[in-house]
Amino acid sequence: MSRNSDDKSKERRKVILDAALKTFVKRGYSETRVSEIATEAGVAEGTLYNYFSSKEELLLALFDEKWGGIIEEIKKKIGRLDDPNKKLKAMFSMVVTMFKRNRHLAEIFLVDIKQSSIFLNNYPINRVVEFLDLIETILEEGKRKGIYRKDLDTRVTKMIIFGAAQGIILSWVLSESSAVKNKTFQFSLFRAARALRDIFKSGLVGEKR
Amino acid sequence: MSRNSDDKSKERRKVILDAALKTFVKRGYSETRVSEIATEAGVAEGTLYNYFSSKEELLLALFDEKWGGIIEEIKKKIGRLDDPNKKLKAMFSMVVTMFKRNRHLAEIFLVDIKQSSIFLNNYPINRVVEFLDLIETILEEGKRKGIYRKDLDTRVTKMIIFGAAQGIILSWVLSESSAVKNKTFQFSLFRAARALRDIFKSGLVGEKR
Amino acid sequence: MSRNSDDKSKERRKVILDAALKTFVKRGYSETRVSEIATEAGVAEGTLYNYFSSKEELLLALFDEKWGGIIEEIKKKIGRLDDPNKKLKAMFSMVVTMFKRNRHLAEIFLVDIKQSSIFLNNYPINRVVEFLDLIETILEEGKRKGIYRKDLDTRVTKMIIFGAAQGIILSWVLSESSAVKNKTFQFSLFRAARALRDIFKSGLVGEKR
Amino acid sequence: MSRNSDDKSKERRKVILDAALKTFVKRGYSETRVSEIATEAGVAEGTLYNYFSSKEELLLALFDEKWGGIIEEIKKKIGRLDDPNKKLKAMFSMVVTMFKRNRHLAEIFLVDIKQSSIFLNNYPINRVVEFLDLIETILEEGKRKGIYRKDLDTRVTKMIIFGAAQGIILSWVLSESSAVKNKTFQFSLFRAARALRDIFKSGLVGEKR
DNA sequence: GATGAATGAGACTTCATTCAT
DNA sequence: TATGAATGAAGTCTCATTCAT
Repeated sequence: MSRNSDDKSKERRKVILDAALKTFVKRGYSETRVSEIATEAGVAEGTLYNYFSSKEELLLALFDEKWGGIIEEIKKKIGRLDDPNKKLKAMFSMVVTMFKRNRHLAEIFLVDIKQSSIFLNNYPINRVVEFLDLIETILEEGKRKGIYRKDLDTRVTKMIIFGAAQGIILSWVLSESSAVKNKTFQFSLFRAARALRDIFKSGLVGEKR
Repeated sequence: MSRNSDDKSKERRKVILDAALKTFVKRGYSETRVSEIATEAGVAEGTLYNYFSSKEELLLALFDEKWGGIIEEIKKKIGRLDDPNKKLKAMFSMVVTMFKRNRHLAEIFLVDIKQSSIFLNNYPINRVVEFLDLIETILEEGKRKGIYRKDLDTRVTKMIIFGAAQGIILSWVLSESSAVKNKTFQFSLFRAARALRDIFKSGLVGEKR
Repeated sequence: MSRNSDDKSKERRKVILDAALKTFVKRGYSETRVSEIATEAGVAEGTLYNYFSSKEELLLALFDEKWGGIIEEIKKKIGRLDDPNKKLKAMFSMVVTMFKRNRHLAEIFLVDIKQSSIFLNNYPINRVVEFLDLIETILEEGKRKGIYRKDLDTRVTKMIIFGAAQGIILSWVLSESSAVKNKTFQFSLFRAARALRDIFKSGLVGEKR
Repeated sequence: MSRNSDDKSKERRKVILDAALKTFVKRGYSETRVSEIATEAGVAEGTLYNYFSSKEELLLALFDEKWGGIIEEIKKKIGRLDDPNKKLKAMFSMVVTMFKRNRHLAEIFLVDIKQSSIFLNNYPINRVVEFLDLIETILEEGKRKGIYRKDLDTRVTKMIIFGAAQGIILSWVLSESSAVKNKTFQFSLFRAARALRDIFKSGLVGEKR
């Protein structure tokens, strides 16, 4: 009995969280109405408040639970690798795979950072920062091992890599919403990831040799 | 008289637009109160409505006038150049210079794109798209001229470049807001731009030769 | 079986009523949440509605049952007395004794009248009015018997007596809540009742003779 | 200009405050809807919030401004008197006069104390306490001057007097609301005050000598 | 009967916009 | 044209009541 009701409660919580994710991303946090989330989740407005004490708490829970999970998985995976290049590749590969599984997550990846100049300062726990730190750690390791240039500015580079990745995600997201106009252009997230890797490996120039 | 009042009117309009830019960036569009803009501009709330018909129109005007100007300047400048590499360099150089001159513009560069998944679809006139198109055009030209790899995916790459640039801007913006903690880390926008150029030229790897 | 379940049912009803009394008094009717009453009573929220059809009905039941009992007892007691002075004295004595036994009742005595200007008009059955009538009856009797002044305005005087009694109760209630500050001041309800009697007997003036 | 708009603003504030007084008293604080106050004041709901930051602040302002004024006036008046009896009389006389001028004030006199067991503890500034202290001071003075009995318990007596006065006010308030039923009974506040004085002077007993 | 999660009407409050001065 | 108080629609959240288990 307890088992069942607990399951149901967890299920509801998840349904609401997913609905919030979807709606926040669609309209942005401020423009999202609590009633929209409720409708999307198929519950009454009041029900939301049995699970989350406020609209804001819903947002914070999203970051914690969705992002947090990803970061943990990534950390676990790259802990088993040695080569920084492979680490970076694995990291992006995982992010891409996850995003393919959950479209909305991809979008909040943008929405999250978008608020960054405001958000980063206000919320102590910020998953994006964790993510950035992860990249920097790998870059530092690469420098130590002599794989990356000694003069590589890791602080700046982590932002470049992060931003570039974001650019890809955005590209992918937009490719669907503006699909009507660009019917011929089939965006492949994996192809895009490969492009990113190539650029960071050897730049834009032609002669690969 | 007409001359004077016209000048005054234009001046007012500009003051209000600047105040809006400043406040939208500080708080985000939704969190910005019209009263804040009015206070910042040093006029009464009602006065705003003599110049702009709504809060939203204020936002649209901002994009048109502020961003538009930059794009025009960039187009003019790179029209006089031949080498795609130099074009890209010039483009970033101009953006960086402009951002150094106007901090808020840098921030809206982030804030703008942040809303992208929503905005891009809703507003026909979007300056960010123009900017992206500009990058793509240069990349295509580079491919045609045999300077860039034949297999370069320009659609994806423009987003990578754009995102990477955004990463740098974000880095810069954050370096000031969190300056207290990182006193030792002096962020140089120009140094960062060089890092970006290097990476896009030859990647992360050590052997420059 | 019927016997047992009836007993249990009555017991539950009483438990809920007591919980309601306690909470209404502590927070006031409007500020009391049905969930608080349920918790205090140790039952589920829904259970309340098996015994009372609404929160309001709970309040009305309280007045009827708690107050009603007191009034009945008082009537019985003073029915056996002759002297109006002794009747008044007995009445106060009983009220005081009851209040000492049930603190919450004392408080609702205040809370009740507080709502009076609203309640008195809205609810036909009002126990306070009964109480006031009882006092007036005694005063009238005193006048008839020549014990009280012929010009005594019984309508006004009943309110004075009632109000004065209320003042004492309030004093007592407050003496405990502000006990920290006035450690030295030990409020005795019985001493206070005597003070009231003295004043109504001969006023404030010094010469008792 | 400033003069006029200031006047208008003050006027509005007063209108709202009066409407709040009227409605709080009629329904009680918790049961009063902000919309009712607005309607009563003849303004839009939002307008209230240009003058008071919340419903609660409206209540606190009422106590401060309405009660505060009365207490000050009373203090000034009785400061010019010597005889404690005359002081008490003057005090009641003033209260009665004021109440006759402002019916709602009379009612809040009840509403105020009604909440006492709850309110007194929560709000540091409480005008009722000031009023009670004033009575106690006079009683103490009377004892010192040998006018009142040496064994008079001033702490208790102040509550008795206060309560009795309240009883009269309540009586008066009720006499109008239940006027339909008691057409013949014409309540005179002044006659009632005299009754109160008589009782406190010499009690209920018949032989005035 | 008992439970407590779900419900949704309605409360307080905010704030873009209007309009009398 | 400039002002800023007034407006009221719409938002978030509360909580008495219902109802499936």
